[in-house]
Amino acid sequence: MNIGEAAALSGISAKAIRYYESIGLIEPAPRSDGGYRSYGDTDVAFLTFIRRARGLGFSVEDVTNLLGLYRDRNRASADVKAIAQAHVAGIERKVAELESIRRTLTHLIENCHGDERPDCPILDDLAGAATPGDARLV
Amino acid sequence: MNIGEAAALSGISAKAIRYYESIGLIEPAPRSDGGYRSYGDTDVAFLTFIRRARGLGFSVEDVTNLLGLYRDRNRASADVKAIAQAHVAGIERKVAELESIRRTLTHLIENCHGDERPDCPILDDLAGAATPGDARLV
DNA sequence: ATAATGTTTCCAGTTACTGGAAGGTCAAGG
DNA sequence: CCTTGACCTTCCAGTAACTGGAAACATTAT
Repeated sequence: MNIGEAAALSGISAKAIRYYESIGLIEPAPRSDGGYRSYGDTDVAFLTFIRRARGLGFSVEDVTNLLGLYRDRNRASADVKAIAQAHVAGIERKVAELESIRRTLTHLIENCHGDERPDCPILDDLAGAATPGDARLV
Repeated sequence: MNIGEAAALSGISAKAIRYYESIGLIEPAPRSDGGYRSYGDTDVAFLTFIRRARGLGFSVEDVTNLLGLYRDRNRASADVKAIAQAHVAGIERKVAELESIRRTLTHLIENCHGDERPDCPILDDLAGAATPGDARLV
């Protein structure tokens, strides 16, 4: 099948498939007489694997390693697990950071009139001024 | 003062200050005879505002708008609040997405032996196979 | 034959900067 | 006066992971 069909079946755009080939994430596809890339079911399976891994937020570098393990019949599941655990740790750091920001902003928003008047604790905080009667939020 | 001192006082790198000038986030600084950018306390205050806004995850585009409101004595606090609320909404979407991924991965990790054996529910899931005795996790 | 669709490669743009190169400026020391 | 070193200047590249678009070729349908 051509790249368009492989794209539709795998859920990865044709552009992205070419990109993955260009960076070496997938093998260069064999070409037809006219120069079109040609894919089989196995290729679609790999592409689907990639889509799902990317959908879980794994970096392309992680996916490279996961694909390597997927192909390796002698892999140790410990190696897969380690990649996933490191990824989860990164996600947890990110969530903690976002939650901290969310709490700060939510607090500032609650104290902002949100009307036509100009005074605003959000701007006060950004400007570095202490919100009156309130500990500095950072 | 020169850019280095403004950078140290504001907590923004000299590189970033030049970048902010290049994209129009801040006004071009006046130059000394030798061509050095020259900053005053007001400039440092603006830079500090930018650093704090960026630290709360506001995009540079948001910061442009926040700075505009900060400068505008006739602003409506409602406009500031709206920007902050939209940002919080985006953060909440992101957190929800990350939490969903975290739950999926944590579940898969718990069911992975993590030893020298090759079978691994994480790879099974990525490959699209149902984890034995377990509903498909996505 | 021609039109429509699919595919090819290549370049640019996205976000928000950072790193580095090549070269000018400035203050202090010899 | 000259040099050294710290600081500054501009400009180009690179980052992550693609997407959009242009120009041209291939294939299929009418």
